[in-house]
Amino acid sequence: MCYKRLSFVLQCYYIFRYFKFYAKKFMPKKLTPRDKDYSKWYNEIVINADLAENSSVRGCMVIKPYGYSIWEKMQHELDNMFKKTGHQNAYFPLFVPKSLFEAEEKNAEGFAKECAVVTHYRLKNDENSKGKLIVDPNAKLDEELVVRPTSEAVIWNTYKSWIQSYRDLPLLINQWANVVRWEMRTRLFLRTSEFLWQEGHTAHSTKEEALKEAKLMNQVYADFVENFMAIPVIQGTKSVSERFAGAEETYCIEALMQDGKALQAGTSHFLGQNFAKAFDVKFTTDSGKLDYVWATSWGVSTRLIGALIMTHSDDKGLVLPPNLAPYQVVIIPIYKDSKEHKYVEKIAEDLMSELQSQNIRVKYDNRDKFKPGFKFNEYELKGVPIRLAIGPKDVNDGTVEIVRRDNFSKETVKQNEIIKEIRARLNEIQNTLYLKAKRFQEENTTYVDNYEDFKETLNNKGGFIAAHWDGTNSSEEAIKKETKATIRCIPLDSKEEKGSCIYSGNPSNKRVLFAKAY
RNA sequence: CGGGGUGUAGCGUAGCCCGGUCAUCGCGCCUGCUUUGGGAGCAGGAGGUCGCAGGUUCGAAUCCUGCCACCCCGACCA
Repeated sequence: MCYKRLSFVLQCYYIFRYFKFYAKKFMPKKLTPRDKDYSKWYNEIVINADLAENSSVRGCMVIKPYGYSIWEKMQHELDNMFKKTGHQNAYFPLFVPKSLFEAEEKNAEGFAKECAVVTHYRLKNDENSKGKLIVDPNAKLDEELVVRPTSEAVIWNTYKSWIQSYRDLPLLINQWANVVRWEMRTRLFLRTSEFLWQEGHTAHSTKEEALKEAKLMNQVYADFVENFMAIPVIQGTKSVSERFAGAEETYCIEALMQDGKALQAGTSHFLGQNFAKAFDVKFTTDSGKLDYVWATSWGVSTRLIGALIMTHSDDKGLVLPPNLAPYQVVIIPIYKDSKEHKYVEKIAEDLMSELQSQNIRVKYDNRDKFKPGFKFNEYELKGVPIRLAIGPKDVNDGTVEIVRRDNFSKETVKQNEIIKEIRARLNEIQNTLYLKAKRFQEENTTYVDNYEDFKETLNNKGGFIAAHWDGTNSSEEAIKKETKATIRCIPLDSKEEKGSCIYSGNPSNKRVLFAKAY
């Protein structure tokens, strides 16, 4: 009797466990971008596509080789664009003495809450705990060193000695570097304690020239992000409260992610004479007078990789635009035995060298350990734009199977036409990705004329909301507090039109873009 | 800095309430054979100071105390 009951209970238990396991393994993951689990969806793609992982160091990430090669490609293309517009690269120190850091008041105040600070320069053995180290209290620095959250201070302190005459201007310099901002909450690529970026710092003899530079670099960013990353952006200026600390005008590019939230993708600041005054950088003009120089600074970071993931990826993983993909094409051989392997390999290797000679980035995956089906899934996860498969059938027919990552279209093409086909497909994918994202952005930009519609759109649809705003900080703050939406930018191409502020009802002559943002 | 969680093998986890054949299961890894046009199958194998430090107890992954780390939600932010 007792045994029978026990056996029944055990059976139930095992059936329960079995179902639990089964459900876990085969349940489709319902992680679509617009779901609430967006952060999970995003993290899974970042980690499984071999881009990056959380490091054991608080709030920092490890960028894996595949992820880093995307960054290298971005660096390369951006660097070319900077050089074409007359800039040079240089490098400045990681540490900023506190006295320098606090020189430009607004800038210092803006970053003060998120600075890592070096206070000591030595460790020593802990007498109370063997094998452990403690900070040596005798090695306290007289002046603390701030780990740069941005380099204006240390760079302007240097520019002081580089600039004397109008002949030294303009000074157009860029730096590729890491910076540290001690954010409370972090997220892979989007907001890590340490991140990689480039920061441009320029000095000019006139206000007009500096303004032109700030606008130009914002345009450079927009061109790069749209043409290489296939991410459509809105160019605009920031409201006063969203401006960079210490800037007189901040230009920016704003992108819209698949979950309807906005992401600031890059910024370019007109700094006026604030830093020149703070660091006493004067020059003699061509008429012999002394004047402070006019400044700009601009930067984009590894956050752009986050934008890339959130703009194009689908439930099968990453989708990379061909212009940035580390591998544009992957070749997967299919064979049953060593004889077939030999035939297939010959064709695959010939094809690979032909593609390489055409400057197409290609990988031939000849790992014998994995089956083709496994590889198909793996490269979809990694977002390789084009997959070629060559098997015994293709050897007989003189064909190759070509599959696109963006829409999974599958075609069989003649081997002698493959280069032409690949070139055409790569272009198509690049364009399709951009157009698809552009359409999404347009469909998710809503024109709204009253506060009720504003709140309703924000909650049910998300995306950009173009609405009138009276230009005051108080309306902006109130809207932010009540709805969590912020003014992403005042678009450069916003048309003049009469309207009234959705919050205060006061007159306005332009629509601005609101959104919830990352 | 407020609120809520979690810490068990490389990864994901069960067990904790109620201390004792209890260190579970899957993925991954290693070896062999069979497989290879959409995430292979079978057989065998390796791998763990149960976050750290104390305490209670004959006995602690399990109970108590302290610490550390990480995650999520707010505030902050490129």
